[in-house]
Amino acid sequence: MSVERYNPKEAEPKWRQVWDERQLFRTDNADPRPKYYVLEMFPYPSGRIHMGHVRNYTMGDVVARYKRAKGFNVLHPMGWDAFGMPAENAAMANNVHPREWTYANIATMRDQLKSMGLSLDWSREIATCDPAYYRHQQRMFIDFLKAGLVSRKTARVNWDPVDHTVLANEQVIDGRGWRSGALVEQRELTQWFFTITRFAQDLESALDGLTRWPDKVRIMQKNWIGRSEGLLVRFALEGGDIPEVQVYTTRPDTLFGASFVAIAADHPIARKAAEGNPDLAAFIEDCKRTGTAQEIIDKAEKRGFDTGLKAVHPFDPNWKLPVYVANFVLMDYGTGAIFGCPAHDQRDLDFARAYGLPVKAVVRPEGADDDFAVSDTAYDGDGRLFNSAFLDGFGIPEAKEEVAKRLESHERDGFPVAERKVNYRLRDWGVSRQRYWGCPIPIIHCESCGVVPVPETDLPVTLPEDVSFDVPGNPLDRHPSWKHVACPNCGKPAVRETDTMDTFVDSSWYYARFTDPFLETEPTDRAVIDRWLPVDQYIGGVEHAILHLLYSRFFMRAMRATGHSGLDEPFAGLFTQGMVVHETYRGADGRWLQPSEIRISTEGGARRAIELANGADVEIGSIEKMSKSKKNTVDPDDIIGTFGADTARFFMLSDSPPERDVIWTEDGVQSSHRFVQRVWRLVNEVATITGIVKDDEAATELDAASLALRKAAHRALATAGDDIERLRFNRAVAQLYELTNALQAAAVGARQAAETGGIEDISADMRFALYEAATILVQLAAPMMPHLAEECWSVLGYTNLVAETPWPVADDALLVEDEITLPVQVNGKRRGDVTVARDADTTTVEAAVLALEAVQRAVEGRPIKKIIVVPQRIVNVVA
RNA sequence: GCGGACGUGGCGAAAUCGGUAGACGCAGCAGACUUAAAAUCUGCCUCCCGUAUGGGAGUACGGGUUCGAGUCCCGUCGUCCGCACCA
Repeated sequence: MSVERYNPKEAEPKWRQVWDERQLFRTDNADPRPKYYVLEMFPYPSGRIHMGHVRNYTMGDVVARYKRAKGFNVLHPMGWDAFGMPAENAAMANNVHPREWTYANIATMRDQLKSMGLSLDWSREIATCDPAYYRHQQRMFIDFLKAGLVSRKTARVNWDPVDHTVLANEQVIDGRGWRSGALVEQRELTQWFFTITRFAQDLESALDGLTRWPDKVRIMQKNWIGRSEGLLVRFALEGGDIPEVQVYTTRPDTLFGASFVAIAADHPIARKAAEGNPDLAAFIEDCKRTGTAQEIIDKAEKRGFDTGLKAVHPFDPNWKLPVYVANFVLMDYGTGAIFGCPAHDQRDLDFARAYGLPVKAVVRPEGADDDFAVSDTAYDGDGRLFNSAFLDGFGIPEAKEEVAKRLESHERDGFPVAERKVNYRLRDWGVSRQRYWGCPIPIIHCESCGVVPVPETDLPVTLPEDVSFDVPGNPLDRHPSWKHVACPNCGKPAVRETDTMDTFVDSSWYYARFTDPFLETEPTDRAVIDRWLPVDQYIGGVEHAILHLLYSRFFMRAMRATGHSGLDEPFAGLFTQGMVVHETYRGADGRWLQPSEIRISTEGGARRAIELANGADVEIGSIEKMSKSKKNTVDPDDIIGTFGADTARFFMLSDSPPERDVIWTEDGVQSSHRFVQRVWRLVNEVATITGIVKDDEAATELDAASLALRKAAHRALATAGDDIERLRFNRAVAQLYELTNALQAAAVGARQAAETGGIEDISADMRFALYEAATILVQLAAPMMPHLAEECWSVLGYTNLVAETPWPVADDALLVEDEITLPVQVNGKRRGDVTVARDADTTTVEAAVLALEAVQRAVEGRPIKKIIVVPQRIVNVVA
């Protein structure tokens, strides 16, 4: 008997249509069952999906299908992060409107995603570039503004003078714009900011409660927020008309090691001091020109310029410190001024050595003597204070406390000399972008009324269609009519804000909108959002560990503050999946070659590649992230077209743990496809042998072989369920293989036994066990290979869909063995094993162990010191 | 520089309460079926000695704790990731 090969090209569209017709994945907000919200990071519509998407969405879909089978009301939506630069770049390059380009890409990618058989509720699809979406974003912007969560201030930005646009730090490469190649300038621009710093403390503290987030991500966020506890100290100034400078320090204990004060180049005192000092002014200009590019900062020498001002030491009016303008002091952290303690800070030490300033150690490690000094490495370790007057002998924390206490209670001009201050590295989130393809900032600038929010009834502020991209700059700004409006307040002519929002804003609340995307009047329905959120399982790339996730956490809090949500945290569970990587190939002339352009053979154990076009040798290079530039990409369409979606999905789950990179290989895909075909053959074989077996045909006393198969099936069921629950898909896959191996062996055995008398000779026991095991196999496979599972399900005679069938329950009685085999060690080396009853007592086990010939041999007649019996685990004989 | 993760067969990996190292898969080898090939099925597959029963070594390296260590502790080396003049 033989069965035709499984044909995914026929079967897959068929089942997708059935799911569609029955609206199986449509989610009802009124469904009373416990909710489960699983979400994968939505894609940017770049044109086509890539293997990274396939991996990401497959993982989410396994969870969604599994939870659905477990009886949850599952929300599993999809949308498009549809605003952004690439659409404008395409517009410039191909003279196509960003909207057309974007929606064409969405259409293509939607079809591609649908061909994967994802169990998504497509009725909730949203695109962030749709006014139906961004009108709510504009509404919230205004609400945030009224709640004091939005501010407008000047900030220094990277300005590309050719493209007329602001660049993010990562878009500045070697001091030049990534697109134009022009030298980037630092410009002061008035920008809109979300005051994320308002929540800095809460964003940090709440990380501890995100127990289902990877530690790695929590640590990264914590470092990004960068909380530090320190002291603001006022130093009186002499030698000019500026009375004092305030510095921020986290090491007030080292105050007696101070040897200078340094201020940032754009510090107001520096500007003031430069007024009568052209050399200083020139130095300051020079500092500002130094790029923000990482490399430049890394290599920059510590440089400074003595202002001539003297700072008075807070504990000694006779001790005067020189005040420098220094290139390594940042204006936007702390107060933009520091006191330098060279002995205990490497930067200060480098600076002191360059300018011949004193280096006085005031903290020494435990046990060091009075000569303790620092040469070219600052000492920032633990220790005790010395050379420090009243602090001598103090530990660092006590010294900090003592300094704070003294300076706090000491007043000058009616104010305390110092004040405790918690500082954060986190900055407010600048959201202004001088671009067209983004959400318009709903603000009108009026000469009389100032900044006026667009009235709610006038929302959305939509983008004009008639724009051109043939000249650099923001099309909104140069549009002939769009920005000119009457002031909503006084009716006089006014202009719209022409900046649009950072696209990170769009993606900071899409997960919230998914809970009720049909609601037109409000961004969210409180009754609905508060029930669906937080997202139970969020899955995406680790590259969003900081910005996207932090912005989303901010947004939830801001939405709560403005009544749009009742929660603080958007994502209860987070999983960051690894990348899809692939070998690289290069021809003799160094050209990158696509996997499809070469053939690999194995000769004498060594792999060798040749170029198909000319038979020339090809160098097999390192394994790297799939990228167009290295041509090591594989198109999901090709794979799905050749092998079907189930094969692609299954391969994405196999082998590598999901958080790690997975190497795409042709052999691996073949292997997955073989498994698809094997399951198909096996299920058909079993169906032929057993026919439909009803549950109540279960025998109470099974023969040994049938019982063993049942046990294997239920063990696989219990383990694989647990694996999926914990997102350990590679282990769940292994369970599937094991069950398939066991079922196949049993089926082959049964058929051989029956060969003499015919299929009807197979015992009822075995028929039952085979049918049950096949049923479980199909159900376990269903979340991973949903189309194949439906096809197999109907072969087994079920008339419903496996996608709407509850997850099977493992029979606990089948998970325990009556007899267990314990490994036996002698002095820690394994010498054999012993099989005993599961509940055998220690004495029985010991006797059985000592009777073993292998144990006797290994003991070699030595006296037995003790026997360690670890129940259910191991026995160790110590001799 | 700071912070974090990780080093297991030819390869991807299992073994996460300290208890049989290498489940499962890939590649490879041998065999069955076939005129032949593909597909499929069966067996072998960490290394060394041995025909074999068996023995020895083995989880980056060096120490330690323990009856017992891939797992815990100390040190070294290596790889990867994040942050980076944040006072």
